[in-house]
Amino acid sequence: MKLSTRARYALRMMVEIAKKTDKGEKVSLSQIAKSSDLPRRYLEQLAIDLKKASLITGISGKGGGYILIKPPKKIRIGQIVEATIGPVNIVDCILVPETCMKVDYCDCRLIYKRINERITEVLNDFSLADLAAGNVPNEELSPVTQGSG
Amino acid sequence: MKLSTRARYALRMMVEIAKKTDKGEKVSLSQIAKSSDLPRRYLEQLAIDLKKASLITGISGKGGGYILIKPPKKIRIGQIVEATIGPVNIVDCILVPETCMKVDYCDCRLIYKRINERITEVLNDFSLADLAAGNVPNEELSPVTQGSG
DNA sequence: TATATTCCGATTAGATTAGTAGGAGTTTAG
DNA sequence: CTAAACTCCTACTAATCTAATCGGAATATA
Repeated sequence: MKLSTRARYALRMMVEIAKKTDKGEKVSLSQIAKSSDLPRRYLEQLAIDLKKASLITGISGKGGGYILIKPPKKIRIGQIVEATIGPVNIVDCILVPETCMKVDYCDCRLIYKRINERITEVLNDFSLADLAAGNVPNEELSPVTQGSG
Repeated sequence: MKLSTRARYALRMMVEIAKKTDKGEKVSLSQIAKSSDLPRRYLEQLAIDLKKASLITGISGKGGGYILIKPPKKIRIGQIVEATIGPVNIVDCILVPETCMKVDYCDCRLIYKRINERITEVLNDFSLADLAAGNVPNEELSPVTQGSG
């Protein structure tokens, strides 16, 4: 039940790109790797996935780097996560019911489904803008769908 | 972001034990292994953990098996999960903030925390009785804390 | 033309999870 | 009183998945 480094590094990276893009600048992976102390070659893989998901665009060549492809308000946290580690499914029987036959087509499935929905909710409720601006409330101060804008 | 087989098998197992206990019977791991098509030797490990967590008790010897140690209404799904895979923490920086220093003491942390809370909520909102009786509502029909009784 | 970058696939290393194995101790049934 | 069917416990192995590295082509700049 761990969120992989892929997803975490990607979020972190996206926050940095968002902040730079906001200032009209681009940012290279070397810079991100340095400032966040993460392996650059690993970030490269993630950047490619984020690019494929049309969240960022890369500018090659010396002085190049990445910028956001659309405003951070339009990017859900969930899109970043999905781009790097695929859709949220804590057990296979949620997306692929056939895998249930053996052990999970059972009373338990609804619990799994519910957990999956709750995770997805959080991921959809916040945007990259919220994240970069620290707009994620700490506790239960919001009922549901605190959202971004 | 997968729920391990340990947790899933344990839940399944507990449902079976709950149903038997309800009828005043006990159930052996061989029986569960057969009916659920799961490896018996693996279930043994889980049974020991569930025992340590004071959820079940084992009766040794021929004709032995397991029974619940307390009524299923008093057993939260979360207790079963925690007994087998430990406390819910999708990233280490939630339970051990020191691990944040490198990459996660950041805006992202609150998202992780929130997800963690949502998962924990679901796990605490339902009891083994709910699970065994199929009392877990399928959709958003309940606001929050639908609970058990 | 040297340099800093994105871009892509392949490979390796490490960690975690899943499952097996051996065997001691316990209780029951024949 | 012995064989069988259990629980109980530790250790080990196998398989899978995650994290990270590597080589190198293509691209753009200074």
